[in-house]
Amino acid sequence: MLDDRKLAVLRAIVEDYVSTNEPVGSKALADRHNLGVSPATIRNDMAALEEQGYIHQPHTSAGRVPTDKGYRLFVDRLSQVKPLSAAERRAIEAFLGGVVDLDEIVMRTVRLLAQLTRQVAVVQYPSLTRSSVRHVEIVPLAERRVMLVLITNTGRVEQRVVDLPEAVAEDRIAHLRAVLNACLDGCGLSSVPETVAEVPERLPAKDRPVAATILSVLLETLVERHEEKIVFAGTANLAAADFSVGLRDVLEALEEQVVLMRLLGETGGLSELTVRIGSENPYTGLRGTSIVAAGYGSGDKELARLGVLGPTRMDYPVTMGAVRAVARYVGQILAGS
Amino acid sequence: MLDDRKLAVLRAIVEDYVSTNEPVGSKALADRHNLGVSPATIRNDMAALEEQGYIHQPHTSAGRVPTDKGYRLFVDRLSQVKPLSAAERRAIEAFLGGVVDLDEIVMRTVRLLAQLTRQVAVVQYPSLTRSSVRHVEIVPLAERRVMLVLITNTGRVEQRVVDLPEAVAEDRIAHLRAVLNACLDGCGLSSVPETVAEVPERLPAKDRPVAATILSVLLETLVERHEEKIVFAGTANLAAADFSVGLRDVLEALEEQVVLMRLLGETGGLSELTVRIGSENPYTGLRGTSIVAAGYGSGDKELARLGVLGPTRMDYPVTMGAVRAVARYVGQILAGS
DNA sequence: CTTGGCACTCGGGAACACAGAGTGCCAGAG
DNA sequence: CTCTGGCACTCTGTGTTCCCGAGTGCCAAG
Repeated sequence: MLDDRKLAVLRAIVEDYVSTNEPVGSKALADRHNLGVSPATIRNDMAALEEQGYIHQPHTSAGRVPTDKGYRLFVDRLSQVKPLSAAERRAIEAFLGGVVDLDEIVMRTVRLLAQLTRQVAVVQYPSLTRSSVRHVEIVPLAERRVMLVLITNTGRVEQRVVDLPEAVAEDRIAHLRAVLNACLDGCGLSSVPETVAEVPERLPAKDRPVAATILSVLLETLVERHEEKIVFAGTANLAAADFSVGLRDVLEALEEQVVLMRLLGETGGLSELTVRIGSENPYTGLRGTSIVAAGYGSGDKELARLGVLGPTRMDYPVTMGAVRAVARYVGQILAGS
Repeated sequence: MLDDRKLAVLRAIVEDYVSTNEPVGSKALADRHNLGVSPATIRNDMAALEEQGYIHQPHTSAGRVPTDKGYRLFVDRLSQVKPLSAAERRAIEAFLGGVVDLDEIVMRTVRLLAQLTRQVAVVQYPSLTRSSVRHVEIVPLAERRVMLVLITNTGRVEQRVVDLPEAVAEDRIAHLRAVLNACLDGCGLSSVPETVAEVPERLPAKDRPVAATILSVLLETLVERHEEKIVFAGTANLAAADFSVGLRDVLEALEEQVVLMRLLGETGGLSELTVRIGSENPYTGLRGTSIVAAGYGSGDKELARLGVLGPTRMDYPVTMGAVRAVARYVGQILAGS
């Protein structure tokens, strides 16, 4: 049905269209790629490709443009992820080297990715639920008020102010803190609820109400923050890529955390690339845009995802290379810190 | 030079132009505002206004458009800040009520402001340097590694991992923590450097190297974070307001923290409105945009600033009202929490 | 199956005309 | 001295027409 030459033609169309942003005609193809056949032949192939929905012509007597289905085939079978250049690699290291706190890592990563791909970059904060407890701290603020601080192995810090049902002396707090840390240290966040259940048993009876209050806030923190935080950067690149229409819609979508979450997609394997092309996309306002995303994490656990969003007409091999490289690098950094 | 009627004409021009986005002519003015004079008279006044640079005509035989200077006069002398409607007030309370952590307050505030004004909102995190220490925590992570956590009275939390020069037992850490808190509690962040100097004296000699390491990191944190964090939202509104040109430039500017900082401007009085119109603006890419900003804070100290950015052609009275109201409300929330 | 030839289609730019909005100026009336 | 109506003039934006060229589909021959 689709012999090798037709595939070659499709590949050529995608490449040319991506680089010129103009519908590509049979003549131009024959000139720029040496396919060894005449324009007429190419026209026949194009007719076949259009027949099957891989390409499409905006109007009679214009060149052809790849459809979403065409890009899909291109990504799946006609292209290879392009590794980064040495210079780009160095840029990544320079950009992410020597960062200390999580906020900064995420911030820099998102900018780096935007700059590297010249598109809009999206990075999800390392998930709370998939990481583990490094430390729990209880800080007395007033007689009946403490601040609960939760530190995860990814360096994320969550804090909450807790009003206590009664005044509690510092040493009782200290004991509570010790017990809590003994139980929770290294515990995966998803298993905190069960683990925490055994805490009261280890406490004197009089401390249990206070503990209960604190624990409920702790659990609440975990649940609430399940909706993860996401940041993006590089919206200026949107304006540059003369976006056909709907720039407005795209900007709106970007400000909806929920939409962004869904965009980054379900977790695949670690560092495995997910590509969503145009209409494959769950969100209506984002037809005309593609998303390339990957999970990142330390060790073998996927902590969160990151990716870029750009016009369907994007350079997939390069973009995919950049996303994958950044995802891996961030993973290393998180593991190392 | 500018009699009352001319001012009235200018006001009318600004109002009409803001609401229609089309150059306004003498006829339309005479119709829509009852100025009690004929179009011909208005034309004479307009000629005078143009002579003095308050308005300008895009081409012969088009209506007039206010210049930056015209808007400036309008803001300074011809308009009053418009208070929010009851519904808007309720919206603010609903939106900001019952928030717990600082991140969330800022996040919601920026969205609220964007929604209220239909423009791009910009909010600076409460400044570290202008707030004070509520608590310092030192959390042992490993034998020679601790996490330093700084909690401010605005609820902001900063953390840093510190590698120690030697292994230190928990009780020594505890003592250090106690001393540190005793010295710093309630201390304004700007005076931390001096205050911290006396800490070593209160420690046994053998703890001093460790303390020095920790303190230097603490000070570093304060300095580094002097460059404040800023967030924005509502970029979709930019696309809606059919921005003459340079949407790209605007988006770029928004992603430059430094530029944003300068935009929000130097601190005026608390809740005092700063308005920068078009070319009054320090940044080249932002000609054609105006900024309305205000400081916010708890009590009488200004902690940070917030504001909105939109086309020069904006509804100043309404925008100013919204910014001021939000600034006040956020101030209250910070004070109350 | 490939190729060259050919007639056909259609979008986009250039040239042009035109209506409408708005102006400036002037002379006359309060 | 100020206001007003009248009038001629100047533009822009829009709609129309026209034409060029790129690109196609189809066909008949190699």
